[in-house]
Amino acid sequence: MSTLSDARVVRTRDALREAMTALAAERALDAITVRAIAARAGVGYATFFRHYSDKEALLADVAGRLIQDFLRQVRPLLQQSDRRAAARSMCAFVHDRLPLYKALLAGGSGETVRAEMLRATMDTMAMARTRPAEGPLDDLMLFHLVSATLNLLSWWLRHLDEVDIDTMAEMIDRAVLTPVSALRTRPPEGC
Amino acid sequence: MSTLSDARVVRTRDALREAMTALAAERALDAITVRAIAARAGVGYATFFRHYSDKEALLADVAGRLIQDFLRQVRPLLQQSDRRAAARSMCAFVHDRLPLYKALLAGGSGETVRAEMLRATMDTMAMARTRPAEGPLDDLMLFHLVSATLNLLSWWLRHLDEVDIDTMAEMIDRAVLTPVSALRTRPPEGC
Amino acid sequence: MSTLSDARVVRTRDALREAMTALAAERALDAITVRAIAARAGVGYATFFRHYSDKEALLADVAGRLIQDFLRQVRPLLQQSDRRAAARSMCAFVHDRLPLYKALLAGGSGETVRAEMLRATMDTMAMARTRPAEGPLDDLMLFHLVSATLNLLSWWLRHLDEVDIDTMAEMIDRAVLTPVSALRTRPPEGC
Amino acid sequence: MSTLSDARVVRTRDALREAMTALAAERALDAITVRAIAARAGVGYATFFRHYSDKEALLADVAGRLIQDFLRQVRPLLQQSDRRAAARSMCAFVHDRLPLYKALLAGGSGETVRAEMLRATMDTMAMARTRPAEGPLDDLMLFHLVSATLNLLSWWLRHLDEVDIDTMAEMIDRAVLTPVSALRTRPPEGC
DNA sequence: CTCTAATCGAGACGGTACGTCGCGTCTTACG
DNA sequence: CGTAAGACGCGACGTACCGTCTCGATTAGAG
Repeated sequence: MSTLSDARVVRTRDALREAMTALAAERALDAITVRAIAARAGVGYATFFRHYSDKEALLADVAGRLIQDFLRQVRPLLQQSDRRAAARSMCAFVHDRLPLYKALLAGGSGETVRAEMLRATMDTMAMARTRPAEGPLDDLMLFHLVSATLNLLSWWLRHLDEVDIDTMAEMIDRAVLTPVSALRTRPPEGC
Repeated sequence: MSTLSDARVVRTRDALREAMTALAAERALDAITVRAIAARAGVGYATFFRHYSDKEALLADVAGRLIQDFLRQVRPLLQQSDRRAAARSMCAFVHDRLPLYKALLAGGSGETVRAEMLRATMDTMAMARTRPAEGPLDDLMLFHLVSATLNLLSWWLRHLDEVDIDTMAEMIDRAVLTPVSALRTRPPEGC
Repeated sequence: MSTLSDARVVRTRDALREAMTALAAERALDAITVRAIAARAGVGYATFFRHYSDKEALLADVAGRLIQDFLRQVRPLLQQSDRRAAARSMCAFVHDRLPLYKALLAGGSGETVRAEMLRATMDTMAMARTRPAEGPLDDLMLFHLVSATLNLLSWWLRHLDEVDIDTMAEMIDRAVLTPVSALRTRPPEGC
Repeated sequence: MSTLSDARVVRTRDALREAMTALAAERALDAITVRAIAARAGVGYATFFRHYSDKEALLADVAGRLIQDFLRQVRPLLQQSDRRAAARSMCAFVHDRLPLYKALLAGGSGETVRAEMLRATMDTMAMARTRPAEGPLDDLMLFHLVSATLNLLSWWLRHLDEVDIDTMAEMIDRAVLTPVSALRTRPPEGC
């Protein structure tokens, strides 16, 4: 832990995270070399490995911070009954952090980050359920809710100049949140 | 053209495609080596490159055939008004070709195939539109329609023993098709 | 073995051996990098490892060939009773292959080659003994005979312009061969 | 100068020298890492460099002390006419400091130390010559005298339990000292 | 017996070489 | 004489060690 308070360590890790964010916006994860990250961060090649075992680990760190931040914000919204307002808040939250989210969700490595975000968000929401899952359909709906929402957000991040926040929130609400809510109230009899 | 009718060429390409399908079910595309493909296909290493420029090209070929087949089936369904029946037909179609779809959509390389499938399907459906796109929201809804449907299908392929065809079709209908249809009828005023 | 007859393999290995010989003449083995060897041989870096596991292995190969050649020549000389002639023949043999011997015995990596040559020559001569070793002194004398001879030869290779073959042969005879012979005839009583 | 009397400095250097001696007994110099030396000495890594510029410098220091000590003892012996007694004294001297000499001359890094010892001893003896060198053969004989003696000593240090001091002294006398002396009295006419 | 400056440990850092692996090209030996 | 086998150049990987450096925390010895 002395290591975490060392100014050099902090500086290096920040530089690496920032470099990764920049590169992730440009290209897919496997087109990003550790050498490129180190160069971009202005850091020695071997130094990279003193902080992260992989570029995957670095991206996981970067994405993890994003996701934690996101979940802290989004989780309370889910409990509230006004879905439209929840969608609006979420969009606004993302909009306030545009550069970061654009880089990580809509950039070249978005696929990877989105997958991790899907996993983490599903975990969080599964644990936040008021009642335990009653069957596979609960899982399916949760999966659909989260993945569709994330997909819509990523799409939006790639088309920011075409759709404004309110429209986007309405779309998310009407295309995902409300239908899922309806399904939850009156699930199919099968299964 | 002599090349395409040459029995050896046909045999080799079939073997390569099958090997790729098998490997794609097991791991992500960048964890698949050309050597592994060639070995699995029982073909010389250099021979691979006489038929495909990369492993990406091979996967594109494999996925392309799947997608063409899929689109040929699914496209007519979209015009019909009975969405539930359309969803049912689509699920049945996939269910009839389980091994292939499980490998390519739900396997380790599913991400890659899904992305390509999303792109191709969106192209096809955009061209099949009765009226031209009237704004970014049409694109957004198309994107949501296709990506959410594919996501639900992939989820299903990973949970086949938990959810039957009819339930799945109902879910797709109620979670995606019908909401999108409603949105199309009464789009948001914004934008 | 198909690999050994492949023209490319032969060419590459020859180039590597020659590069190693050249570099061994210039500097000590641990100041020689595999990269330098590969560059000098006009060969890709990774290619080196397709033929030798180490630079040590390469030097061992190079030295091994030299030593085998040397022993084939020198071994018969040892049986003969005319020590002066034997020394003369040995010096002449080395003199006929000056560039190679100078590089490997008197060059920067001479230490390494000499050690290997000492080992191999002692093994050969131990097996060629007319009677088995009768005690540690036999080993000691053999060690002295071989190491002193090799040392004198290496010295000579570094001072070729100062001492001619005949003088050198006389020195080896009078400083090493004859004294050892005398010791063998009348060993110390101790031990 | 304050630096040399500082108790910590003295302690650290002693520890480093001892660590180097111990490691030199075990493996070759280039298999010894500075980190290993520091760890063995119970000293911080960077501290090493505050006292020696490299591991070579440390070994040079360690070996230098050994050599100075050795030469102080051996040099007077060379003047005396009783060669057997001189050899006996030298062996006894080494035998009295067995652990140190075994580590440095017969250990894994013996090669390096021997080379330095050869150089230093030759220098000393060249300067101690009663008459100046009269030709290359004087150099050659000096080289042979010193290197062969050192080689025999190293051999002995690896076979201490097989050969006693007196026998060893006799061997050195009869195999090296006396033949060289004879050569000096009646050199070859050549050259 | 304190104060102050040097020395210490710990270890991060930029480099560089290592040996491995996969790519895509190009040569070769064999059937 | 065409094709499979596989050698090759390339370049990224992750590891190890080098020698420099920046930290605080002792700690010795001068005042």
